Amino acid sequence: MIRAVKGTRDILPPDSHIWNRVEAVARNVMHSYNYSEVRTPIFEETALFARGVGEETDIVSKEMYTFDDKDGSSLTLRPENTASVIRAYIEHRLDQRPGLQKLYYIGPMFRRERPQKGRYRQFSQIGAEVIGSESPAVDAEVIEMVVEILSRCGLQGFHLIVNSVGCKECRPKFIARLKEDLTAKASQLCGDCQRRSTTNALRVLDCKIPQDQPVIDTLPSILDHLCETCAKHFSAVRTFLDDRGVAYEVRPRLVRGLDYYMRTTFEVVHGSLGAQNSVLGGGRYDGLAESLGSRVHSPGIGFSIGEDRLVMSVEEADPHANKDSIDLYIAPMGEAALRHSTTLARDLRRRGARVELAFEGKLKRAMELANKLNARYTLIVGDNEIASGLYALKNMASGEQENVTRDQLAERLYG
RNA sequence: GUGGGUAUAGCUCAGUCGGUAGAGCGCUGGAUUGUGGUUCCAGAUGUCGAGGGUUCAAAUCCCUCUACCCACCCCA
Repeated sequence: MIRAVKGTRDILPPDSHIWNRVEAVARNVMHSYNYSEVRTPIFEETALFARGVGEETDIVSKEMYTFDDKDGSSLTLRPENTASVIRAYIEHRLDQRPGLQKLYYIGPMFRRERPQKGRYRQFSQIGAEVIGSESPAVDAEVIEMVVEILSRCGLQGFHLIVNSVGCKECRPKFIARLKEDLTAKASQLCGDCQRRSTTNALRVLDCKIPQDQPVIDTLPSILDHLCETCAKHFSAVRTFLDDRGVAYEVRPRLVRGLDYYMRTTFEVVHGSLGAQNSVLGGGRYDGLAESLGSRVHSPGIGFSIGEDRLVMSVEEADPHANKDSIDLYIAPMGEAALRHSTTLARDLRRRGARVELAFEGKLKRAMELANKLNARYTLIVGDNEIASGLYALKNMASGEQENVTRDQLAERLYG
């Protein structure tokens, strides 16, 4: 048997309905904030991600699906979409268009990791980018919007965390300072942290081992080491979030893994997700466009929601969210009735009803199926009905049946 | 890449001391030739993950492999 490859999966009905609903909510909310959809290719030149995401990140150094094209060029299945969106922004000179560029995307990303709960090799992200402003007011609006998407999906009990990771000026100074501290204290930390002390000092701050916390608490906080510009920016972001009534926690230890993040970073966690408890992550990336070759300064901020994880959480919040139903099940009795019913079904469908037509089988069988398909009504069409013009319409919930004309039928369905 | 767990019907799982395969749900048919849900009756579906070994006999014991799940790392 050929199976879906490791880390990929089929989204079947009725689960696919939740996916559709989540996507519809996201599109609606983003539309109301005046975002427009951008669709970039699933694969790009490998160099785009190497330069955009960062050579030293785990994503680039060990998780990319990279292959050689027949002409020898190196291509990569996108592991994330911000670099692609910025590439498109530069390539098509979107900086020349009026106003901010507010773009969103929904689609699959690819990372070759060991799969586990909430982590797949092909996974879907719902993301958005605002390019063309450094204003902290933009940061606040982006964060407000993403929280709105989660709320409108019916998600409850999620937790927003924000931080500032500084800029090219203040972050390296902070990391140097942190490493200094760590060389003295590393021996008191867990094995992982001792290793991180040299390879990825910031991650030590994010360690979850309880025994390490007392030591970690003594380490310096990046928020105390921001340069003046970054500190002012972060303070303004917080003020704007407060104005908007968005609840958040400032967590100086929040570390994001992608190289391009600077200043504002944020994350939303949810308890239902297992070890991968992050349902979305985002942040500001003011230097990214230039590092990808833009001749104009194009600061930006964006986020991406892990759609698989969001769906998982939404399902948990409302296990019946994926229940499907149809408006009308038509059960024709015999050949003439079937022919009569096909045009009837077509007319009802044209007016928007969700209609299923039984092509064969006995009436009893049709009634059973109507019930299993969760039909609101079943319509029985036989010789009597065709002759009289009165159809037998059964309300499946109440069990009541009445004889109706075509117009009355439409009234029941649409009224 | 490293650990741990699991693998028996479409799904969720039981299967004792090694004795040749079970339940619930679902599916199909019937009780009811034009009426679903509840009920009753009947039925179908298994490479017991794969391969090898021990044995008169293996779902069960041993070895190897594979797949999936969870976790580490890291991230959405």
